[in-house]
Amino acid sequence: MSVGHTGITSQVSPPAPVGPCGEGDCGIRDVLDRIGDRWTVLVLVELSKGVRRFRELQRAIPGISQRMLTLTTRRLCRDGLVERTAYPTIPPQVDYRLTAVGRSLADTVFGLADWSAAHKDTIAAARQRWDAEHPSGQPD
Amino acid sequence: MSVGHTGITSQVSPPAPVGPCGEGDCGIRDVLDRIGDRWTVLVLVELSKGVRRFRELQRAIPGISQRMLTLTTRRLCRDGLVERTAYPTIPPQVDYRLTAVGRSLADTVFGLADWSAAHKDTIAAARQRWDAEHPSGQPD
DNA sequence: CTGTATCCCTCTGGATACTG
DNA sequence: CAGTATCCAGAGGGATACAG
Repeated sequence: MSVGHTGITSQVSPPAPVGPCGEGDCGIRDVLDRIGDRWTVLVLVELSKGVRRFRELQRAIPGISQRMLTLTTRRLCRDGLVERTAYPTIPPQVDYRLTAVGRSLADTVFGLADWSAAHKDTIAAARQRWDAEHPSGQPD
Repeated sequence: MSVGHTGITSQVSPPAPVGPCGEGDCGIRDVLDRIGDRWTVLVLVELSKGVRRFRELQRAIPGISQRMLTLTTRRLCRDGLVERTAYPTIPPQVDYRLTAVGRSLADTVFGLADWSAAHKDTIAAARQRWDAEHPSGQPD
């Protein structure tokens, strides 16, 4: 074989000593499918402060619509992360509280919050630098 | 005041002893906006195993399209989580590797993976139970 | 108060084709 | 190989009205 390329392409991909989890995905996508949406973590965080009623949650989480709060709490209930208690009063009253599993998830999520707090400045700086060096428009 | 309700509604919302972070959101949404999409964590996980070329990443992450891999890696670069090295060879070669900050994020994300592994069965069970008790259709 | 039901719009991301 | 450009479908989620 003669020229045309540098030979670098003949390297395949040798090292690859796998990370903490054996292969590709681990179960990370599972968690993210559960908390990656716009509202779930906010509900989790609010409920980590104590029992909340429907309306209290809505007031505590500024932009959330009635519809999304209903959907979000229901999904959390379905997964056993939140417990719902309805009192047959008039007007009706419904309490939401974290289950043990839900609390453990909330704690894990706070790990992300810690990371965010620790690195948000660094990231903001990197982003500014990148944007300055790439005036060619939008990042997407 | 006479009847009409049970009096329960007069309770406002007394306790609320705030969680780990002072108020509402913390920076959790920041992180989730960064990793909550379909592909970012998968790229992070793959890169946590070592340096990877564009094509290697694509092969390692089954469903990802060329377009999404480009967008995902670029966003990671922009935030300083991934470093891109391009060699002006023919055909071109580009390496991606985690920065120190990127590695710390990957580590944090693995915390989610641990949680997922520890609770996936419990959650699957809760979900099955809920679906059995609510035959009325879809959860959304 | 606690939901449910509709409508509708945006944004993400997949498929495909093309360039250097 | 690495990346860009275009088109397009579907999910997520907001606004609103209605119900128990």
